[in-house]
Order: sequence, then C-alpha cells, then structure tokens
Amino acid sequence: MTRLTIATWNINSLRLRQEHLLTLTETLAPDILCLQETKVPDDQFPHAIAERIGLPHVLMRGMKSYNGVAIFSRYPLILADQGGQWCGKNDCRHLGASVTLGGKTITIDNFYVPAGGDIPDRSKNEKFAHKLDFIAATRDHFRAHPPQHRILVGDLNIAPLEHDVWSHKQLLDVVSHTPNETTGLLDWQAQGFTDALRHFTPEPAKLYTWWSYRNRDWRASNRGRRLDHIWVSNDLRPALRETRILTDARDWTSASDHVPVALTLAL
DNA sequence: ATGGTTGGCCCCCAA
Repeated sequence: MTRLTIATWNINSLRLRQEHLLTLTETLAPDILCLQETKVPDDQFPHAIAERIGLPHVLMRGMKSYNGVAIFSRYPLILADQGGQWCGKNDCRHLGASVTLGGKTITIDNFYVPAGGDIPDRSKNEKFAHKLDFIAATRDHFRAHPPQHRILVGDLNIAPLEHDVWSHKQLLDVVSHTPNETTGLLDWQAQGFTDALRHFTPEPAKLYTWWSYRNRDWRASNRGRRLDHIWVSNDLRPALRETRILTDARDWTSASDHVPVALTLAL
C-alpha cells in the first residue's frame, strides 16, 4: 500500500508567490503539486523552487501574462497529453503527466478552465462561448478515452452544486454558476470521474475554495465559491482516504484569491 | 443595482 497526496492551487503568478509553496508543502505534504495561472513563460520558469520544496521533478506549460500550468512531483514525471491543444488554441490550460509508484501508473490531468468573462451569453461574449466549448471538448475527449487510474485536478472555474456557492439563488446568473456551466461540468465529470471533495463532504455542507479580492473581509462575508476541484477515475474510489482545503491560505500575505486543495489516496 | 481588488504590463486587460 502506497499513500499518495496530490495538491492543486491557482497561485495567480508563480514568480510573485513562490515562497508560499514552502508553507503549502510543509502543511499539506503533497507528493504531487499542480499549479494554475503561473503566468510565466517556460524560459523564465523559477526552477530553483522545485528542489526547495522537495518536489524536484517538474513539467510546465506557460506563456506571458496569462494562464500557465505546472506539475511538481516527488516521483519522475512523464508527459502524457496531446500537446495542450483545446478548442484549437495553444493557451497553456492543460498539462497531463503520469507517475509510477508501487508498480502502478497514475495519470494526472492539471486543468485551468477559461474563466468566461462577465456576461453569461455565448452570442454576446466570446470568452463565455470559449468556456462552454472548452468543457464540451474535455467531455468529448474523456467520452472517447474513458479515464482509468487517473486524477484530474485544477481550477475549473465552475461551482457545480447548490452548496458550492454562498447563495445559489443569487449566483444563478453569475458566470461560474449558471445552469449551462454547471450541467456542462457535471456532464464532463460523468464520463467516469468521482468528485473527491464531495465524496467526503456531501451536500448540503458548504464547500468553498475561492473568495473574491473584492471583499473587505473575505472571512466575515464568506461569499465563497468552490471553483477548484479534484476528481478521480471511478476505479480509484476505493483508494480515497482524505481531502483537505487549506482555507487559511486566503490570509497569507498577498494571498491568491484561491486556496490549495489536497487529496490523499492509498494505492 | 452597483462596485468592490489584484496581477501583469505597458496605460488597460483578464480575473
């Protein structure tokens, strides 16, 4: 039996917040760490941080200013994706990698789904259209390639369930919780994945991983959303052991608006 | 109904 802990965090600029990765790894002790919104081109990637956090194996796919994903690992990583092309764009929103431990090979998918802009109408907002197209493309991909021994993590920018937001009623027209997005995300998930966070904390418990910067006191108002996810392929359900949301990270100095989430499996 | 904040970059865009 091998224990594996995987963490995911939208860091909102790796170069600005890389020191926080020391606290993250001390607290959650991940074997694999997936980041989104690194906002750093590959030739400027801060490689030294990998050794400092004890996760020396790294893969990254970054670009200037926007997007960017990276995977840090205790174990050697093998690139396992189709080049990051989704919706005909090369915009650094996905990185796939596999690791072998205890004789088993596990594949990790690290996603950064488009945020989708402000107007939830595909005819008026091309960013929203891109978001809907993106989650349809990923759904179709996993329909054609049913997941096995697979862990999917990332900032999916959608809070799919009623209690994944502070007010279901007030957010039904707000991008991240509209019916088109939530049914789209659940359709993607239904291609063979289990929602690990809700496996341990079913509704109606509230679960949030993101709190807007535009609140004077995020903890007092607590208007959160669950935008960050960890799914496992259904064959890994018996291996699920524990999930954690590092809510305190929202109070770190110069915090990201997202907090880290972790899953531990016994493989 | 509106505005509120942050990061990156080149004065505005995306979130």
